[in-house]
Amino acid sequence: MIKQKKILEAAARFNYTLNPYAISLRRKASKTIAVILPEVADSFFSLTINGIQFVAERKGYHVLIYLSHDKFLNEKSIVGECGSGRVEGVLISVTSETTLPDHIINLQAENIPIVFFDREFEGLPVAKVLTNDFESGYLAASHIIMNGCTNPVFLSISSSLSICNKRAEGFKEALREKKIITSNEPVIICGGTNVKVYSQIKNLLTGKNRPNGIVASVERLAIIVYLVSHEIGIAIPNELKVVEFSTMETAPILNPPLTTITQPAFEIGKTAAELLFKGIEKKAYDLAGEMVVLPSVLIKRTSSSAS
Amino acid sequence: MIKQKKILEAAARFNYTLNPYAISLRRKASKTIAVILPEVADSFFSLTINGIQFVAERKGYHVLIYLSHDKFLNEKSIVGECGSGRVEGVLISVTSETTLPDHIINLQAENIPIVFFDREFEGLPVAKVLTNDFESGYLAASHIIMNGCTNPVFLSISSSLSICNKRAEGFKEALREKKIITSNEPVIICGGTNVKVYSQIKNLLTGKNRPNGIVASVERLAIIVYLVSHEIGIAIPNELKVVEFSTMETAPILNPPLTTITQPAFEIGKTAAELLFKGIEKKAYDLAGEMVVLPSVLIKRTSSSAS
DNA sequence: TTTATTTACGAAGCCGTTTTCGTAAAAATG
DNA sequence: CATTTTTACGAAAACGGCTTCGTAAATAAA
Repeated sequence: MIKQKKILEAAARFNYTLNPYAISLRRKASKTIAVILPEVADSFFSLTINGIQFVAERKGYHVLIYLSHDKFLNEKSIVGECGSGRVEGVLISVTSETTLPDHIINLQAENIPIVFFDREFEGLPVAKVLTNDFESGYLAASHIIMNGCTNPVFLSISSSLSICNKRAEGFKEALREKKIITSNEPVIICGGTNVKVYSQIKNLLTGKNRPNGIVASVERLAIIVYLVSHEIGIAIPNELKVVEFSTMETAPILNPPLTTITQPAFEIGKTAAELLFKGIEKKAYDLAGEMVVLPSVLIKRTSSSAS
Repeated sequence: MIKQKKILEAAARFNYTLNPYAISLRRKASKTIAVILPEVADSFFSLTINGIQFVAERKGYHVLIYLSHDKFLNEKSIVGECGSGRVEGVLISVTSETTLPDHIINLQAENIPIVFFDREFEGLPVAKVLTNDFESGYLAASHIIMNGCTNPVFLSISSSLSICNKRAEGFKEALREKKIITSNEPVIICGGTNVKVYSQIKNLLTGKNRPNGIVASVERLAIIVYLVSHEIGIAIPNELKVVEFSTMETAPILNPPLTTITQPAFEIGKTAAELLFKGIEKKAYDLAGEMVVLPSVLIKRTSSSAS
């Protein structure tokens, strides 16, 4: 330990750094995790990345970010890339198209820890960090019903996405409980591009069975609902009450201020990462059974107030 | 090529994949780039990430994302991590505290390609992809002055950040040209946390030399300006005209709709990444002189309209 | 058929570090 | 002073692939 010290000093002087890949190869540890998510230009996901980075930095880990663009095939090939020791753990929010779990199972077979955050694939022995989707859907519906909404609708983006389904279930439960009969199918799937969704929502709001309340399940939908309402001159909240699952910072300064079910996005990311590191650090620790539910909060603003 | 084929088939059957770090070590190529930026929970930066990912995917490269949280020391240590072959190229948007370029120079000395996007460090022989900051600042100021603003102010976040300074210079140039004398220092630095900036802006808007026009240089500031205005009851645009450098999707549905200087965020990321790959692929190609300027556009909305 | 050319592939070295091993030197013990 | 224990460190193997290199086999040309 005498010569070594000198060498290290000299190394520092020349600001020489070890080759990370030689280390990864020898140690079989890459000090890297992967985050796979549908998109990043979304306030919810960007906040979860913040939470993940917060933990990863502290642990001295590097973070690879992959975007699935909400396409299953992308997700599948990305998950494939995460094997063979490239990363020590994977945080994933699945696409709205993901109905087969094989890629996840294969990755787990390689013994690499996985944690779902927000969007899970149900029925798999994988750790997950979620929010209270059912209750939130229930709460959103109850809230607008209590404020006078008689004909609400729930906007989903996929019939296979766990969060949307749970939120929709909660929504429907509230309708049953309040004995509300809607003139439309109460849950509408708004798939496809923004342009498509735009015309779909425009049709909905100009049709004869026009709803007078909307609960939108993801951020993207809310913006479109507002744009359409502004365009065709629907008065929110008088003609249409709107509640939105969203973490947008601009919610309070929208016209009108938007009532949101705000998910604890940063905490979801942070908690998911912490869970992942438990799995990475203790070989014995079994992530499979872990599930953390972080509650969302209803923030009442003008868009849903009583007429 | 007979036996090899069979082996590859067998490998595929067991879905065996090569160890990426062994390959990186031997080939001295990691197929990985790094993106360093102040924050990700910001629509501009998240869109640039989209643009970068778009190119990286196509090239089969992996993307490491690092957040500097707008702190110089973080940036410095992150840049340090990028040496020694960990990544083949670095895309960076510097912090508002970055006044020393040594870390960048050291990285360049290791011969790894670097491209600045949006926030550059001026005076370095490093490739850069920017927007037309000076012209945009000029345009924003001219626009509100023409609409009747007599006492505008420019909100910056740092006296050392190139984009803010150029935007501010353009702003001041317009003031000179229109012979506008402001009652305050025309450029105000809004540093620190959101809470601090909030009270600073509140003081500004309740003080006796209250401006009747604001050009905000980054997204974060605009939201705060709106929040303060709503709180203290300042009427936009009648009492205060607002123009904002922003890519927020919600700009048209704010109260009132927000006039923006919208940067081509996705294209900036995409172009920066393409430039980086030119540097990565052709050893001969010299990035040093490269500079691409992608123009922003002024999108006029209610927040700046004539009183 | 013989010679030249191409193709296939096993063997060995190499990438840059960690880890193990063995020995030499130093320190501690009897 | 001799012996045991500790410490230091050089040498070599290993991590898991890629990359020569050389030779054997197959093919083409003469």
